[in-house]
Amino acid sequence: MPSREQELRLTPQRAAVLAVLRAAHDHPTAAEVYERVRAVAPGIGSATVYRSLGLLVATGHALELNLGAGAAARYDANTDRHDHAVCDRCGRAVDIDHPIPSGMVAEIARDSGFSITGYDLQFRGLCPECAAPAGAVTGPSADNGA
Amino acid sequence: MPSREQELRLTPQRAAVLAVLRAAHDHPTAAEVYERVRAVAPGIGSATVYRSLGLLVATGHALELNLGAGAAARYDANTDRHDHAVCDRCGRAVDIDHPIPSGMVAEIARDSGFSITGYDLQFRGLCPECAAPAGAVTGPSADNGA
DNA sequence: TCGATACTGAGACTCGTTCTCAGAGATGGC
DNA sequence: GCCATCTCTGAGAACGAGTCTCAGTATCGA
Repeated sequence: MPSREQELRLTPQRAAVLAVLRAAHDHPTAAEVYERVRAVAPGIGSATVYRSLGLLVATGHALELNLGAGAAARYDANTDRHDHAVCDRCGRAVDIDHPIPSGMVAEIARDSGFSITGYDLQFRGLCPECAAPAGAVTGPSADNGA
Repeated sequence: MPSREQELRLTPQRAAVLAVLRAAHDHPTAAEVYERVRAVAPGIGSATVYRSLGLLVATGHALELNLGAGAAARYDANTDRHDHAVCDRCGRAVDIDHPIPSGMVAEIARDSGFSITGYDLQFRGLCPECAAPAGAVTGPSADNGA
């Protein structure tokens, strides 16, 4: 990522935020990133963490996810194009690597008139751990996700 | 929707909220719904509007959309399964009626182990009005929407 | 070295939303 | 019809997430 790095000065604080993000595989919220960064750099302020996260997202070093209305934004250092499945019960989010067919995107762009530059796709349901005791139905109904 | 209506008492305030939502085709935020409802029922409080919106969503009379992290929740009286395309510039959201193939959902459920009950799909880009002057590229790259 | 610029932490602030509480109105049993 | 109970309401306080402001500090380039 050297071509993108020139856009921001890599201060110790920003490096710490990026390191925390890269070490995390659980899509932490900004508050969680703040907590973890404080363990490494105790003097850091929340504004700095928010600013750094914003910068990392803007420069393509991280992705910002919003998993559900009202929920805090979550961050992901995996910047490759991917989607997420979010557990309705425990809130856990896992990565999904199943891009939707580009032909479908083109069709939607044509029908809506939008110049589509990307999309956010989130599957909702129960993770294997939460589904197991209740014996939830596995059949995908894909109903009413809009 | 009589089968669902029995779950909530249809007070004048709730009826006003539902009427505003049904009359709107622009996916208003809670604050916008509040403003419009006040034009009809001036004495109504914001807590009542938020409560009513929550109830309407819970009973399936409305859908809650979160179009982008940090943005206020938006509401939609069209409860049929559909997705949205959101303009990055003006924030306008339009309905998209292009469900993703159920085979793909089944495949993702199998691969991830999740019991998938639904999904949220949002396309991002520029609406025809915003794209026109700038002459934006129409080719869908579908990059990095996660 | 020095001035300009970028960055920092602290904390006040905004915004969207939820919670609390007392009062009002609806409901149901008698 | 009366009354106890329940549900709903409006007002406003409180909350969490995120942003803004500001003065101090670090870094960069000349």
